Amino acid sequence: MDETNEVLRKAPLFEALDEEAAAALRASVSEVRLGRGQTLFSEGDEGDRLYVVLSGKVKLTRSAVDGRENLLAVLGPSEMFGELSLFDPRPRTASAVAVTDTVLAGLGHDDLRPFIVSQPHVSLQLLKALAARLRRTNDVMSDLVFTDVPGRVAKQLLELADKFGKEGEDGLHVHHDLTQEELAQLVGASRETVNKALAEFALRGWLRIEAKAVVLLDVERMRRRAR
Amino acid sequence: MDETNEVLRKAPLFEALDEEAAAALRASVSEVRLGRGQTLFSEGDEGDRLYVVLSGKVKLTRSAVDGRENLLAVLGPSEMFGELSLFDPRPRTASAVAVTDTVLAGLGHDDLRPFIVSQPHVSLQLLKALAARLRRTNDVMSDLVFTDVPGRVAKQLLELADKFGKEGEDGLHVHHDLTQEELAQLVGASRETVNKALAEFALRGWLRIEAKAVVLLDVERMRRRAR
DNA sequence: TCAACAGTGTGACGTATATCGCACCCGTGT
DNA sequence: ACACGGGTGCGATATACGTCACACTGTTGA
Repeated sequence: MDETNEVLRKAPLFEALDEEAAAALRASVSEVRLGRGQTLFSEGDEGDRLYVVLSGKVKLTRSAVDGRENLLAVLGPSEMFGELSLFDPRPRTASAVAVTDTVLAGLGHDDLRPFIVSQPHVSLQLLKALAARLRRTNDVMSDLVFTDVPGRVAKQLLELADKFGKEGEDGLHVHHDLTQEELAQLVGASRETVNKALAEFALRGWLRIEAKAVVLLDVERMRRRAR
Repeated sequence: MDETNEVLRKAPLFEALDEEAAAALRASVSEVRLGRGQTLFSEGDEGDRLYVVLSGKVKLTRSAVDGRENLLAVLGPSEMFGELSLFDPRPRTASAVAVTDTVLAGLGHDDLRPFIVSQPHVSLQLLKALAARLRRTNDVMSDLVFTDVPGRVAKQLLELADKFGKEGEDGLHVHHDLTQEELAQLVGASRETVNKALAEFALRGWLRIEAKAVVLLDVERMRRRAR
């Protein structure tokens, strides 16, 4: 379907391919549908596929021995995940779970490898994508050390706004589809503390809280609070 | 010099090259010497070179607005750094400072690019290296969220032991060359808390503290404390 | 229509860790 | 030989945040 192609085209992997190669690769794509809460793969699984989100949202999580969890990322349309095991073949180090009903494009590593070897652009594009992600995770690490919980919440909301935000009459609507529990796991804090931070922001008129969403009313002040 | 070649050969970048290509690349290497505390480059600099440590140790640091610092890594012989700007050309996001007197091999990006494009092995090797590092930083992030300071110290000492440890009569000598302040920045904690954690470990007979080094006496217990 | 339950809001309390303060130690240079 | 500065050891205090407890809300489904 056209919609699918449109979304795929924007994925970093496909951007680097010429039209012919992209068509060839699309032929080996298999579609996966997940309902909210369904898990695609789990930590420790063997993995030989990577995925591109076509619609919906997926969270990548790691869990500690005692069951506590930690979100590495929430991924939306055109974003790619599960590719680490392609370059460095080891069991998955995170689980992938659908946050909303989701459609994914799955690609076997064996289908992909020829394109990587034959088209130098592709490797360069992938290297660039990984380098950017490495920078990003380093940022997150610094934040965990230097920034307090309200600051991390503010920063995270601004990032979610970049990804999922829609400008509306009354502010910037960020329909992140996350429970406060999940948001807390994403910033590395407890559900309660995150709730209090949100309440504080709302009290100051910087945002409005909605079900699995927030409406940012004063982005500038949120930015200042985040650093 | 032979010594230099020996160390370079082990670097992930050179491992993937055949003998001829490696020799060609070595020709464009420039050597850099740094004294303890000297900085090679700083956050925000434009960077178009990557480096391989030939001897000594280098720390990669990021600093917050208020001057507090955060160590991303301590790198020893054969380790590579500064390559992110090669794939994703942006200003440096960390500073590089010599922890001891250090000799580096510097390589201009322009010298490197042809090898990457022409030899598919090289890109794959680099992708693998980046993927591994991404996994590692994800681990560190989880630790920051789930593990207390003593646990992070234990884990970090074990990692330093893997890199720099030498088995001796009386235990595993880890000459890390870091002040406790730097060790603290590496695990994301204050100097004092790290000091107390070390003192506690020493009291229990798990390790002995020496100047810019520790001697691990009970690796097994340290491991258990780390998780 | 009412249970049942997942998600949210908020206070009371405990604790790990940062911060502050100061004493000590040891190598370096004058 | 001495002072000096960087590094270390360690107690006292402050605080951000986790944990616990419970009440409230809205949605689902029998």
